[in-house]
Amino acid sequence: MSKSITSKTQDYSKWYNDIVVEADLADHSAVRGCMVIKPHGYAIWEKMQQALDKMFKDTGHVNAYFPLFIPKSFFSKEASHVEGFAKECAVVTHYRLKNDPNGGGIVVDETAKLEEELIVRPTSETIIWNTYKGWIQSYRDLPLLINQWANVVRWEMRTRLFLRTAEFLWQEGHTAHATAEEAVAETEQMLNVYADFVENWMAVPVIKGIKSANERFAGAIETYCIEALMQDGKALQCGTSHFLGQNFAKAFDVKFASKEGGQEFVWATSWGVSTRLMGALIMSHSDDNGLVIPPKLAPTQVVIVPIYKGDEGFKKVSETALQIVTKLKAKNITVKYDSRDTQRPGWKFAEYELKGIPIRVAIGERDLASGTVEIARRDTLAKETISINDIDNHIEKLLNDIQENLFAKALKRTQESTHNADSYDELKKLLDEKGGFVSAHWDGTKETEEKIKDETKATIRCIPLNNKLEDGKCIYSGKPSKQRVLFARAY
RNA sequence: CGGAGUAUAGCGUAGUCAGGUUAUCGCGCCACAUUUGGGAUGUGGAGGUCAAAAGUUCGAAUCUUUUUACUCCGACCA
Repeated sequence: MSKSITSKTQDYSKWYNDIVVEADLADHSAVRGCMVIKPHGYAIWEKMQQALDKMFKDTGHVNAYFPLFIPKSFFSKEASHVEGFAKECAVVTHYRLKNDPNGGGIVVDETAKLEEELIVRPTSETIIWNTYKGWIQSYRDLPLLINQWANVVRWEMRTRLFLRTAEFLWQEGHTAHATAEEAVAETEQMLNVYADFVENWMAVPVIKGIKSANERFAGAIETYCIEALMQDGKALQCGTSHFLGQNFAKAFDVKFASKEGGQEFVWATSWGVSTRLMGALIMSHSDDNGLVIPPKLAPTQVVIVPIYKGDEGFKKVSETALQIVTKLKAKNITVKYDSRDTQRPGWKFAEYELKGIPIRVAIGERDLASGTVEIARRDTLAKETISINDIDNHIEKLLNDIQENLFAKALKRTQESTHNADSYDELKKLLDEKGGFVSAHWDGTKETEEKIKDETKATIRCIPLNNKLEDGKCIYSGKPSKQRVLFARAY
């Protein structure tokens, strides 16, 4: 029985289990909530990685790798950080198994107990800052701009496929700076990198904002985030960038000699996105026919399906199809010619739609006679017949069109699902009837935020960065407020 | 951890209340034939410790008890 990601239009569990991931291991309690990412799903993740990695490097970052295990003592050095994560940590206590002396299977060897327990990283701030302490002595060592691609484990009470799995893949950037201004600039820069990626590669529009104190990362001074709206009207946090101040530097005693000769604590940031983005991709664009992948992230952008009768027909069609493959490859378009004779054309059409391949080309003997091919686009499911001569240019343009159309469609949906509320009743009514983002005045207190959350299940997603200031009254308490914030029910 | 539900072939299921031949049906899988422009059709075939254990009974998927797992809703979730 698979877990579901639901949308307005359908229950995605009907098909994503076949093509993207499965929760196979979920029937074993010890790996409950972990996902198996299948080749097609992983190929999409790899495309995301490549694009993000390039953006990180273009902004001066380098990759490194830190240990999976974190000694418990490291973990407890930053007070609010440990408080935030303590309840969801997997802990290694022993390092050996032995045969059960009472017969049967294998048991933990109690004599092999670790002196200090190891935490399976839920995030790597602590072990990284413990390492940075040895790497930073002078302002000449700064800034330190490092990213890590890794897996992390958070032992959530309740998991949800893609969105909150017990183990997930992500990248986490950890930077150290000489000044607060520089660290804040880095935090904002990386938020912009994320927004750029999610909007221009994933074709998912986002709202850039700042988290309320309540929703802030454990150990951060300020948490910046990007929030997107899914097809079912629920919000999804797609990425976060944290200004950590000097909290970790102080906890791990990371000081540097400044130009002026003094000893100062460094200023830090951390930022991350995860396989949750795959959930965002699915829930933003997919329809009842399956996945829809934006061309820039599609592992295969074009698939060619031959239609023929007999060996002779296959040879003739293949000859032309392979010419098209060559032309498209010359334009750096990824293309697959599916020449399998084990599946029928109709089966292939349905299969590639399920997988979200942006463009399908069908070519048969009928086309050979007329010098045409049939082209179908996944986003609109529209089909057209075009001349074979200009096919490479046509497809190149069509890929761009699809990318833009997906973003435009999602943007329109998000804008139409964003409303202002000027009273508490209006907020509740909008949440119940329309979902989406609701922009409303808030008095800035934790108490109000939590009461609204308890009563409506909606949280403050963010205080948008581009917010215009306006005087108003908090919809809950009636106290004065200077700006609206975004409320939504969220994943 | 609290509430509700579920467990039968790779997947989805009927049968359980009211015990009784060889456990139903669909998809998928295998073979052959005919097919191939939207998930083909026909014929034949393979695949099951009915979640586990104990009990009641001449006889248990079905009744009883215990256990386990999963799903949903809460709690939890920078």
